[in-house]
Amino acid sequence: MPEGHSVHRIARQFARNFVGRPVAVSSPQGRFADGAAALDGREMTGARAVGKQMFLEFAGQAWLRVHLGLYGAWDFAGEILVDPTIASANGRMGQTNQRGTDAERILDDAGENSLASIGAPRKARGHVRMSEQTRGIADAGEAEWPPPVVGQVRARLLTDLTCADLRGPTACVVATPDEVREVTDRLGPDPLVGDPAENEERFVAAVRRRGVAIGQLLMDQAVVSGIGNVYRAEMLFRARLDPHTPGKRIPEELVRELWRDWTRLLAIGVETGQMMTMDGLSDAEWRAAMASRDDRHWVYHRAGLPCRVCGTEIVLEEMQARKLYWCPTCQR
DNA sequence: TAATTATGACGAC
DNA sequence: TCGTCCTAATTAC
Repeated sequence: MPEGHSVHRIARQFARNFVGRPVAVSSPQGRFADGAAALDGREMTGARAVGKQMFLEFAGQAWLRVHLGLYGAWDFAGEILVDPTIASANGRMGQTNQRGTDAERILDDAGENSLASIGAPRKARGHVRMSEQTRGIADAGEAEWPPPVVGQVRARLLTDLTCADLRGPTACVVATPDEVREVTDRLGPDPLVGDPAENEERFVAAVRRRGVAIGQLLMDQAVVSGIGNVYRAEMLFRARLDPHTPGKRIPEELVRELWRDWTRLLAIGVETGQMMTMDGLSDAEWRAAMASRDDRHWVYHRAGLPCRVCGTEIVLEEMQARKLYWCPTCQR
């Protein structure tokens, strides 16, 4: 499950590979048959993300709204032109990829939030072939086209060159412009959408108005868009903040710091495709963190293990029916 | 082979 | 606070 960074990456892949082209839309599984028929053959004219929601715009004032939920994912196949802003999946921020060809990298990445499969952790399906604009051809053989449907594919979007399969979404619906506005109006600020200063003020006001625990507020998509269970736990640790602290009791400057931290983490997530939340790592530590989910976080998924800072056992508790991990010594 | 798990959100009570 | 929905990988047996 994809938190906000994945959804932005997906939107950029659509912008790069689908926008400006007519798209064949189908629902191999059948559960999106009506919507697919309504969009089939239209040109895609825009692609954008707000928090965990993605909106694909089609000619004729029609939108496709997709929310991946807990285990949705997009699989891309065929030719994939890589958006340069999300291309450094194995490199440090701002650095270029050091090992292998781009094509190899894409295949190596398959199974994580790679360029070929974005969303829930799963192996990429189909054959991924990079375009000539990149350096390699991963699959020189004659892959079947369009790719065979495997599993439960709710929606398939197909251009002459690129295929995108959607499975397991919590929402996949055709929407009018008004309906798109209704959805976005209910969403809290996203650091990658709109005016930065205005966004920060909205977040600060929303948090400091409420007596609800900050651990709940960060997961509330009306307060801030795109944060999920992993980023929540990690951000609270990075701020050394007790998850139970009521929003209105947090000093304003600390709330602002939370917002700036989300801005920072989201940028890293969009660029690398991974929820890297640990700072100040050596090159060796960074490589280990990128390679293993277990080495990537301060507290998430570390119940019972010693805190990386103080050694106290990381606590696991349920908050709003979600698992919350935190260090009772560092976060107070 | 079955149970468990997951980065989410909604609606009923 | 619960139950519910969506799918597939991983883990347990």
